[in-house]
Amino acid sequence: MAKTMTDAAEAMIRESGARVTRARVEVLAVLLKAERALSHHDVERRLNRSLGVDRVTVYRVLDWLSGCGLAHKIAGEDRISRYNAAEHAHSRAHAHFQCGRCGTVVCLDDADAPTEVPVPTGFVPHEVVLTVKGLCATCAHTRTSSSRHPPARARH
Amino acid sequence: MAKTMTDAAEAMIRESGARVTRARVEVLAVLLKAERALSHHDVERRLNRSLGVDRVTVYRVLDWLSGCGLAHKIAGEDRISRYNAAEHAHSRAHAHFQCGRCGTVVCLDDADAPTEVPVPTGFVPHEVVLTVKGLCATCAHTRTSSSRHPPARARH
DNA sequence: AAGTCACGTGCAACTATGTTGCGTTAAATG
DNA sequence: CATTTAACGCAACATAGTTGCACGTGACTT
Ligand SMILES: [Mn+2]
Ligand SMILES: [Mn+2]
Ligand SMILES: [Zn+2]
Ligand SMILES: [Zn+2]
Repeated sequence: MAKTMTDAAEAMIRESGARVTRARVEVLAVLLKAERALSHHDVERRLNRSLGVDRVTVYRVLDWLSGCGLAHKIAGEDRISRYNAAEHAHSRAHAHFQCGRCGTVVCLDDADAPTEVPVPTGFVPHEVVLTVKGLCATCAHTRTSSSRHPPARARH
Repeated sequence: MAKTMTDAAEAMIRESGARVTRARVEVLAVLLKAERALSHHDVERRLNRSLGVDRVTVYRVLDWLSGCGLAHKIAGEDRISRYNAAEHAHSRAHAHFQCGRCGTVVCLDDADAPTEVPVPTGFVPHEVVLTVKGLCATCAHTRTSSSRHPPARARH
């Protein structure tokens, strides 16, 4: 499975026409393996540390991936950007769930945002995103079971 | 007008039952006068400098205002939080426009987001926000008139 | 009006995410 | 293999927001 994702990543990057580097391949592979949007920090932790990829490089790769459409950048409530691999080419109007406690972001592939929304005169709309805020399964569960815990930021 | 907004702010805060302080009144008055969502920086610039309100206090007041529902916090693409006074009690499902160039955020009071969106099992939705990304009137205009300008971050 | 006290404030130091400049490395091409 | 140039590593920086603590003040009691 790991090998497959790495191969898939390499193919996608090669397809894009740009240089195929280890950092790009590995970061994209990490995103492809993930089941939710990953922050820079998440990516660093999941990267094979033996590769020794610099944190700035990870930032630049994530930026490049979202710039060329291979990934999808989502600005979180918590001032952290998270990235999804854009396997299923995201429609111009799709939906995300954001957990207000731990920051977890997942794509809601089922739901779709309205494509046409009235904007003030002169404004030029480009993309519509539907954001559902609430608690992820983990946070909702720990909230209800362990009665009263401080609202500290979770780390799962 | 300025006096009226200050009075309105004071009344709203008094209504909330919490302490009525100069910082809270002035910050809320600034938000009430604004026609768009304001960042911490925006608020500081618009505060009468003779009041000498500390920047940390402004952060805390903005946090308190959004916490008690007198204002509405919006996380921007640019990692900056912006705040709207919640005059017209925001519905649980409303829409915002965010300019991808200068970061300007305005409430789209006309549009409404779908109230019911399917989420994964265990997830608990709380609020739905429809975000339209694009260019505000100013940015769209300067982009089309002065043909090719660098994509630097605007400051209006 | 004076006294009390918890809540709000000012200040300084700090954290965290992300960015920039620059010299070096290594993909691509032939 | 040699050349070219985009990508990388490193260090320093930028900026939004947070925290700890001493002090001041709004609201409430007397
Ligand atoms: Mn998405
Ligand atoms: Mn709003
Ligand atoms: Zn969560
Ligand atoms: Zn703009």
